[in-house]
Amino acid sequence: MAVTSGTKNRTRQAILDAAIDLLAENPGCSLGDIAAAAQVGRTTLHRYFAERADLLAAVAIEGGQRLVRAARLAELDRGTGGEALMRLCREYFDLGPLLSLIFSEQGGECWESQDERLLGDVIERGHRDGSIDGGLPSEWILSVLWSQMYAAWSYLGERPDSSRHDVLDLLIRTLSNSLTPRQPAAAQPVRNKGGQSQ
Amino acid sequence: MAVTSGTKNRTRQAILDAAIDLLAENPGCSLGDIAAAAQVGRTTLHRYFAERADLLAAVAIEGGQRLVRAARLAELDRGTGGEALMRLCREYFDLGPLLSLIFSEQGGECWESQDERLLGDVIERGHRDGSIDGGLPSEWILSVLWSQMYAAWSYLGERPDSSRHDVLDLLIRTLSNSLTPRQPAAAQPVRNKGGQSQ
DNA sequence: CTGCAATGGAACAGTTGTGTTCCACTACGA
DNA sequence: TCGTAGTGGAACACAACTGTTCCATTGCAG
Repeated sequence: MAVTSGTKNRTRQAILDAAIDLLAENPGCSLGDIAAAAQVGRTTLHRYFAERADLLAAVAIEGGQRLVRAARLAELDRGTGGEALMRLCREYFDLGPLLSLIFSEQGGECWESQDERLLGDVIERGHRDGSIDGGLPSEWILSVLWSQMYAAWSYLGERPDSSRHDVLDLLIRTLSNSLTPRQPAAAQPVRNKGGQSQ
Repeated sequence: MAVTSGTKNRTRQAILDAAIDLLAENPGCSLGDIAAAAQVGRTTLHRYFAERADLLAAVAIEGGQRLVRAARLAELDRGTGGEALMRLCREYFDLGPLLSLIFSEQGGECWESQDERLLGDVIERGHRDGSIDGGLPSEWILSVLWSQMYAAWSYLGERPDSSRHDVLDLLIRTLSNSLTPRQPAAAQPVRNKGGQSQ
């Protein structure tokens, strides 16, 4: 099944992309706006997603898939927990407007289910290997992570002159500062790979 | 002027409070909802604020005043820039739902005008006295600040069992970690008052 | 060319929020 | 007791969005 024509797939994807873009900056935007942004008639949109709720559900699924893909790219198994988390941030940051969407409906349980557990494991690993401050509970770290990524994304959006790369650097720098234990206490066998690039 | 009866003032304030609460969790909520939350008839609400825009404007002004009050309580002149910033965070955190409101409309220029400049000065002071990482531009720090405070507030809201005090501690800890320069590099004539409290 | 898949537009009814008007009710001071 | 300030409720017209139906169109495959 699901062997719809190439045209249909393209139209569906265009609608989803537009929906993510518009819903990100205004969760209450009208279906007419989304259809227009997708360069598609409102009728066509309704043909693919009968009700608004159907579109939202599809967006949630699409978003979830992108999250999973990003997590895979981040190779969370490699290195310390802290390093893995920073790699994940880089990947997540590329999700762009989806960040706003996820962040604004953070209580929406849609995304969390799978990724929340995955991230929890990474953070716990970081706690054990000393790359993440043990005094910060994992849930709190998740909050910080998402809010910072959202902040970085909107920071970038408000400053067309600043480069994606520079903002990403600021994000990573600030985040790793937040999460790395302050004083090199006693426990870690702190090794070669320092936190900051360049 | 402005010597309206005590009743009127109380009603007006109840509406504003309810508006801040509801708009914080849903910027698109209806006037009927706000009126109900304020335990006031919709007619009465319209009597105080003819149009929705009028209510929003009043909320913005009220919010601005609370921000200014909080900034005054923080005694921004005292101590290093970093210390002053952390004190301000404590005060801002008490603003509660207003945080969500400000954060969600961050591009809304209403609040920024005065406070943005004030905070900019404090951060610059922190840059000079070495209590704030000079590699982080002031605008970026503002983004981080607001997003973290918002995250902390919603973190608290989602966990009725966690105490306001504990969350505030997490916030301060994470934030000061973010902003304090990492290695005592070489440049600063690092003075007596070290960055980390406790 | 014919036929079908995909689309866009127009029109419609239904819902929800808005802003307004009008009237009735309550409390309180003169 | 009366008058007034403050209020609440009902009703209305209006606007926007939604979901649906119907029909005309484009474009491509056979």
